[in-house]
Formats: sequence, C-alpha cells, structure tokens
Amino acid sequence: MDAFYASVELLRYPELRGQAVVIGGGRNAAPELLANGTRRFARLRDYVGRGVVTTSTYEARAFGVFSAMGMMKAAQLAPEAILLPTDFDSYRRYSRLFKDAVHTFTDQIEDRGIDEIYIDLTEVEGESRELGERIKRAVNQATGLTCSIAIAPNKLLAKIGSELDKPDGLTILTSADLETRIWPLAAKKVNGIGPRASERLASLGMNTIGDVAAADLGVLQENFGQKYAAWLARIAQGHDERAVVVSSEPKSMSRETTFERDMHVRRDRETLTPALSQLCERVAQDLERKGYSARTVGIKIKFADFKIVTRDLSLPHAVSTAQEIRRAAGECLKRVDLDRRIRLIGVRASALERFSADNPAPRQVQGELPFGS
DNA sequence: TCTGGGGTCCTAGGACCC
DNA sequence: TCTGGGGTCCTAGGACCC
Repeated sequence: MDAFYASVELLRYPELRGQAVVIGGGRNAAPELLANGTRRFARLRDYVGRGVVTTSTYEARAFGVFSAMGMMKAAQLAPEAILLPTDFDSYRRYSRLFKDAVHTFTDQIEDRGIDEIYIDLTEVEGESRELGERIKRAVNQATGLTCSIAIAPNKLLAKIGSELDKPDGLTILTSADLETRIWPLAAKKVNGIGPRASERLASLGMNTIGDVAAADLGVLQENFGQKYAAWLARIAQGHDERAVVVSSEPKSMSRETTFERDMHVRRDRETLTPALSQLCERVAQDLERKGYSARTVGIKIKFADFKIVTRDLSLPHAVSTAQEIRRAAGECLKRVDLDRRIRLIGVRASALERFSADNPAPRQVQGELPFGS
C-alpha cells in the first residue's frame, strides 16, 4: 500500500490532499474541530517529544522527511508540514479491507505486516499485466487507496520490483530483466541487506546489486560468514526459492514503552514500577486475546545511551496472567545492572503455547510418576 | 531534546543428556 | 588420567523488517 497510514488519513481529511503530512504525533497532535466546522491541524514545528515519523505523504518526503526519522529532526526540515497522530485501529481496518479484496483472487497470500503482502499468482488465470491491473482496481474499490504491485518469478524480485514504480505502480519483471533493472540498484534495496551489511559492502567497493553479483565468493565469505555470503551470492543472481507462507504461528508477543525523559532507577521508582506492571498487563491481555500462554518471559532495557540489554527467564510451566508475567519480569530485572538512566523498558512473552478451549495447553505433570507408569 | 513499537531470524556459548 | 560426538534447551545480543 502506498504511504499507507498517511493515505488512510487523507481519506478522512481530504482537505489535506496535496500537502506535506506527517503521521506520528501523540494524542496532542489530534486536529481541533473549530466552531465553524473546519479543522485546525497541528504543525510539525509544534511537536515536542521523542517520537519518530511513522509515515509521510510524498509531498513531505520531498522535504526529506521519511519513516523512522526523529520528529524533532523532521520538524526542522518541514516545520509547516501537517502533523497527525497514529490511529492503528483505522489502519488495521483498511488493512483488512485490502487483504479481503486480494482474497477474492486467491487464498495464497502471505501476510507481511499491516500494509504489505506476497501473493502466489502461479495458479491464478490471466496475463500478468492485466491481472495486476485487476488486483489494483479491486484494492482501490475496496479502500479508495492505491497500491504498488510487482509480478515476478520470486519474492525477492517482486519485493524489489514493487518499489520501482511507486506510487500506484505496476511492474512486471522476468529473469531477463536482472542485468538491466536489478543490477544497477543499490544493494540495500534487497530485503535482508540492511544498514550494517550495505555499509560493509560499500567498504569493499560494492554499492550495487550488480557489484555483489560480480563479487568473489571468497571475499563475501571472509566478510559475512558462510551462510550470509552464500545468500548474498544467490540473491544477487536473482535466485530465491522461498515459498509464499500462507499461515504461521506467532513466536513472541511484546510491549515496550519509551519514557518522555530518561528515568533514574531509585529516583523514578514511582514511574518505573507501575510502567513495568502495565506492560505485563498488556502482554497478558495480548496472550489472552490471541489464545496463548508463554513458557519464557523476558525484559528489555534501553539505557539513555541507547545500549540495550535483555534478560530471559524460562519457566517450568507456561504462564499467561499479568501477575505471573510480572513476577518473572521482576526476576529478570534483578539480573540487570541499573546504574545508568533508563530510556525504555519492555516485556516479552515467548516460547508460546496455544491455550484455548479447542486446543488446551497440555496439562503439566506434577513431579515424576512412580516407575514411569 | 536526534533516534517508536512490534516482530522474525541468526549466532554463539554453556548446561546438560545419551 | 585429560577428553568423542551427537543432540536439545537456554540465554544474550544483534541485524533486519514493517
């Protein structure tokens, strides 16, 4: 989906169409309804806090404002941009609508988050371009939003291709397009080559995907390890055999919060303790709602210097209540040196087990049975 | 007063078991 | 009397993605 959160907001506030709009404020960024029926929107320059930009309209991107940028920095680049708070309930609703629209073509769909999917069109009738146009039309009719689609021989090329014609794009790629359309692209355009790997590649003089394709395997192995090197070599040739994964079980559920100012362990106990308990409650609610319990509970602490530590505790039996999670989180916390100021705390449940009436968690055996009977 | 929140996967060492 | 070869689970950290 193109600039998904921002595009959903433009459906609600069409008067903002064509303007630089940034999504990412808290509640205080909500527009104010005036007596004459018009709205007064917050401006980016009025923002104060530690948030980041989640999405920006293409007009805002022209100012250099992109996702994950600190809002204070974004405000310097585009002080007059309109600021709106994130409204995940709305985005989830539109996400459901666009996914349902695609489901009318096939159920071979892999979820890649709120605004992105892979579709296996192998068994779907139709010529590629015409099929792509039909899917785009169905999504637009269901949501009023545009999306960008690439149809390609595998997920790697489809993902890269979907970026080539944004917004409202439709790209058809075949393996014959590798040299002309893929190799000239920056290596970091590949899903799986992030900031660290692309920096390392650049230090070896490899800036494009074509550079990686031409690289000596030995050089890659020395710098990235066997497995990642082998993967780099394959993807640079456009090879990718990953299947479209239609369903999967969650591996973990977590909640975390960044404080408005860095916290001191002793001085801010009145803030930290309830914050931790609240995170445990939210994790417990998430587990409950989705029907899971967890055998492992973990905490995460980000210090003022952005260093992160995690501590895990695996329990003899799965837990699901806020109290049980809180107790385990407390045990984890004892194993952390809290000598620095704290920016963020988080709580995570993992080693999940299904826990529902249809599929109850296995009953715990209390101690050994005599003679193994 | 740069730098959110919710995830997955990988690596690597150590404990422990057969 | 100085050291095997499997395997699984646990923990911690880090890269990466949306």
